[in-house]
Amino acid sequence: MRRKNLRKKIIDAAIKLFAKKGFYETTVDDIAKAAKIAKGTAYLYFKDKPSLYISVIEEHFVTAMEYLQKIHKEDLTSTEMLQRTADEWINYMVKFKSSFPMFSIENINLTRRIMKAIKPIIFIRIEEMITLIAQIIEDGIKKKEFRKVNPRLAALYFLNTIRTGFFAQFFMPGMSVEKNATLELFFNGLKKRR
Amino acid sequence: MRRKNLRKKIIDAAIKLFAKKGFYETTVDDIAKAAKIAKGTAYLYFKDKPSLYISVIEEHFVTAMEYLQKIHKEDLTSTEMLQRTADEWINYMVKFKSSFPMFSIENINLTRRIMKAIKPIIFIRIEEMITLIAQIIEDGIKKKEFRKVNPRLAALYFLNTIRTGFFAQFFMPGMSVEKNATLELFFNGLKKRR
Amino acid sequence: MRRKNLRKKIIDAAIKLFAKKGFYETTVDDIAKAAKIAKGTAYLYFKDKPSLYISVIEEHFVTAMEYLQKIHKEDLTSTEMLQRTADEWINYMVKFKSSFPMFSIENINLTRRIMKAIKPIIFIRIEEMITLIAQIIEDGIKKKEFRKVNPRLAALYFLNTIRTGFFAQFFMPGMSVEKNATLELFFNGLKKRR
Amino acid sequence: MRRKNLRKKIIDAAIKLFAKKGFYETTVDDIAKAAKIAKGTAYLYFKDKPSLYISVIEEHFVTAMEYLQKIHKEDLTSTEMLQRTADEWINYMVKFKSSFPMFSIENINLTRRIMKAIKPIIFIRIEEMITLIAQIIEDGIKKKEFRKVNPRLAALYFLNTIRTGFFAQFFMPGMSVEKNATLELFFNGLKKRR
DNA sequence: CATGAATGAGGCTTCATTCAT
DNA sequence: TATGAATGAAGCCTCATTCAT
Repeated sequence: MRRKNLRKKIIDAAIKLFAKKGFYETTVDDIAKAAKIAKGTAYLYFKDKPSLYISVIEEHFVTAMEYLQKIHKEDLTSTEMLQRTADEWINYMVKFKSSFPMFSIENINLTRRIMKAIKPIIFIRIEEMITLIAQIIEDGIKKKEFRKVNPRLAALYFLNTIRTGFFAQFFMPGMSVEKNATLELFFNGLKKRR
Repeated sequence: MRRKNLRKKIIDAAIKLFAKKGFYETTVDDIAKAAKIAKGTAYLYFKDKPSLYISVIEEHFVTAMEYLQKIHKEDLTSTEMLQRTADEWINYMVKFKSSFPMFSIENINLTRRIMKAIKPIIFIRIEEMITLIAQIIEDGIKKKEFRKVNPRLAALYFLNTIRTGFFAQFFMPGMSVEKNATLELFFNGLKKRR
Repeated sequence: MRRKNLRKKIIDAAIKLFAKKGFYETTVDDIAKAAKIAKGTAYLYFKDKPSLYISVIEEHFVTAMEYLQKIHKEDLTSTEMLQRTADEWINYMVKFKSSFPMFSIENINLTRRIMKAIKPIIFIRIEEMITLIAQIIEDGIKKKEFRKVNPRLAALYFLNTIRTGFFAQFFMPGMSVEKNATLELFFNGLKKRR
Repeated sequence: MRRKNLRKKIIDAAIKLFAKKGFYETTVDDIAKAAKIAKGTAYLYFKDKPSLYISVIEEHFVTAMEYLQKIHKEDLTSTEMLQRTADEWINYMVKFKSSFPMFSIENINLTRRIMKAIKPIIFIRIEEMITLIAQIIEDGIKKKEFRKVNPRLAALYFLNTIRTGFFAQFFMPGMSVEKNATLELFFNGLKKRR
């Protein structure tokens, strides 16, 4: 091994590019250049371009899950947990200028050989995330913090809430929106009570 | 009028393919075959592939806006209006097995020559939709149906709620989720009151 | 169809190159240049490089079989028929500076995806040729021109004899060998009679 | 001596692979793996892949020539000598499932950098073999065992006879052909005497 | 207007060869 | 010596776009 952690270097370069330009607009050459390796080197670490893409996504999810699990262990109310999760996550996405891992959901109805390999992996990962968040919500219901709702549906909804928070940057001129306005909607709903 | 017909035929064929396979996996050849025209003909009606894609999205948005405006004119409470909108929309997306127009938002941070052309157009259209929905929400606030929130943010949030409803199909085993469970969350929030 | 018989033009260019340099050393680009077409054009007529190669071989065999069948119909003794066949064939090979179709036999124990497609086709063709020649030999046996031998084996042997005649050019300095010396050996054997 | 060992190990691995898959389908990596050495090591013993290939062929020829010379020294009639030679050789080829050294002749009209290096070496070796066999034949002629024929041509023809024997395996269904049927044809020819 | 054959730039991948350890 | 990670040239193939008919 002449250079070390080349795998990581490649993934790091690839994350940025895939996040910025997507699968098709990112060439293996781009990645190689960004990672300062020769094109062929990428193929020592990854079977092909889709495999590299999958690895990148996996990396993203692993990082995300670590966040979640860490928060999960802290001594917080369920509300605070979701709050913290959303905060960290949005920061992360803003840092990468990409809601990359969320995006992956969209690939759901892409077809053909390439995406077929990617789909099952993403599914599993999103399932994991949903399950973890659903647990937080279930706890919240037990503790009477939350209403009685379908926890898995609420979890999925939560993920989309985060996404909305991210997109708000683009569509709310001036970004005057207080960071937690979206989450406030998530917690309290649109309707006036009573 | 011959002209109009062919243009429509191409767009109709393209909508299905783009919705199913996305921009990159759909070839101009595919579209031409599906529309039963010669490949070259597509270039008589659209400058290039991105232009065709944009036109397809435009078509989608126009259709969507027509829905919205029709609903807007009906004599309904604001809540009912949003309800109706969500219903119709989800039906539409399920029919196409694609949340295509929503998806386009994700392209936000795709770059390079191709997407650069698409971005501003989508922005404008999404702006239009947000504005229209924000109006409904603003009315609702005035009528004390809704709490005092940022109407534009709530509108963006509403769009994402619809999206969640669509994705719930994939992640809620058995699809036992009542159709409006997501919307219920949107209206009433997660938290227990008082 | 802007240009006509492009398929033939490609095959003609490919025959020369494959015959001269073999499958691997001949690039699709070489062929395209020789045929004065764009690289991509070759793929309009042939699925991939192996397919093109197969077509080239087929072409060769078809030509060869036509020779054989024409001769077969003439009013000649069996000996004359074989003589004529050998003559024409060697001329043909010399013209192409290649014993290409014969060569193909050697591919018999090449493996891997590419050659696996080629093998069965060559087998069938060689079988056809052997069958036709075996018939001539069988007739010759009936007419007491030839000894009682296994006709199919003799046919295969005949093919190899032609090959020898061709190679003699390279190994017999001065090419002083009378053209039919090899065939004479084939007919009369090495051994002194009685 | 370590040196000698490794060199031999590489050649032994390479013979099998080249014989089975040919020059292009065999990668240096394949060979290294089969020889249980590092890829780079191969380059300590052989300048490049063609050089290795040449060495492999040389090895083949040397082995073959040793056979021949041993037989040549035995006290046999010329007919028996050729018989023995053919027997041993076909066994050898069957063992390797390849008429590898013979095949090399075909490369005659392969060109380009790689084959240009191989050609002259094969030529010389085949020349040697032809010369040795031609001598046997010349002796046979002197001893009135054989007819008066061009000994070198007969020798080349003999090599091809062996080849035919090898190919008979593939084209003679059931392989019922007695092993020496081909040789019988070589000795006695196709034609009926008188 | 409509066609579809032809083009060729550009992407992915392989693999012989090098070279720091 | 021996290693095997790294290199990058070169090949195959796809597909958006053009243009003669």
